[in-house]
Amino acid sequence: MTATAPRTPTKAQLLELVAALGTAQWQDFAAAAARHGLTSVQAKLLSQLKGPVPMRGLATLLVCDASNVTGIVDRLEARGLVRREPDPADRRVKNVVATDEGHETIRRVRAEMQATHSALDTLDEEERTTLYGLLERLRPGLEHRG
Amino acid sequence: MTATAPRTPTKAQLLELVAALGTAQWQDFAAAAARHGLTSVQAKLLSQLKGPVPMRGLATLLVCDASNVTGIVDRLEARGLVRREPDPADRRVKNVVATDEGHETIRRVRAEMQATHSALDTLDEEERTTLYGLLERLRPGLEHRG
DNA sequence: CGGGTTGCTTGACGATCTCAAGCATCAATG
DNA sequence: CATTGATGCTTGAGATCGTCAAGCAACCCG
Repeated sequence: MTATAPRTPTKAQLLELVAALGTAQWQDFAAAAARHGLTSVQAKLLSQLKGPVPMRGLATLLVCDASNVTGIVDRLEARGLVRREPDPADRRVKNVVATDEGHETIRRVRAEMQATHSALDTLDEEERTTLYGLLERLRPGLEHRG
Repeated sequence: MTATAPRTPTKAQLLELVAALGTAQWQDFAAAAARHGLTSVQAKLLSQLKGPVPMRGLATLLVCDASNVTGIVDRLEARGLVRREPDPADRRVKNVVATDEGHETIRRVRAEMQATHSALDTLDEEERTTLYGLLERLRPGLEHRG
């Protein structure tokens, strides 16, 4: 009775575990962001900026109203972490781009998610591959959904 | 070249995937809660109430300030989903308990997380067991952390 | 050019969150 | 018992987040 035989978990148990890990990881992210004076939402927006993204696109990515994005970008811009650039093809559109400092900041936030990193470090290569494969299969079903 | 050979994902890829699923699942939860007129935070608090929990305990569980819990419980109590009860052993303490309606509401919210449910349905028993085992191993490292 | 749509911002309002301050109660001490 | 310090909860101020309604500019189409 030392090694617990791997019973099949109920869907409820699995759901609870996924939820618990999701929030734990979010807390880790929020804490890392806070160390750099960012709220979790600001950091999340920043993490979407691999290239220029129009305001509307950010609203879609963050699953929120466009008017909400205005304020978040305002605060990030006031700190010099992002910039609003006019879109050459459509004068209505403003593309948001991360400044060098913005990129560097979000890079550090990701690097400082210690809890998540050390958790992932407990898995060996094969386990990581297995986990990745399973999570990838879960993704399509969880993709935004209208 | 049809079946993609399972490469070992980088830690960054794995981290990104975990983050993406975490937020997707959170969106699913929030949407289900909204259908019952609850914010995600209210629903999350409600989901912690298997038994009586003091205000202070809720603040710890939600990783937030105690003063924040006051307002959230106020709103839930105004709707009759929770109740504040005096603690027999310590008159400072107020224990929060879910009413029958509260329990029923959160049960429905969980049941209505369609995206999450259908995602989990794509896994067979063995895969679920494997996933559960791996996620459980990730849990200790992600458990609250100071 | 006129009319409908789209992208962004503004303003109003509620919910969340933190911090500082305050009150009541508990626990330990003399 | 009275004092002192810690603990549990609430209140109030102030910032952020989030929605909705309204408005303006620019696009698209006929």
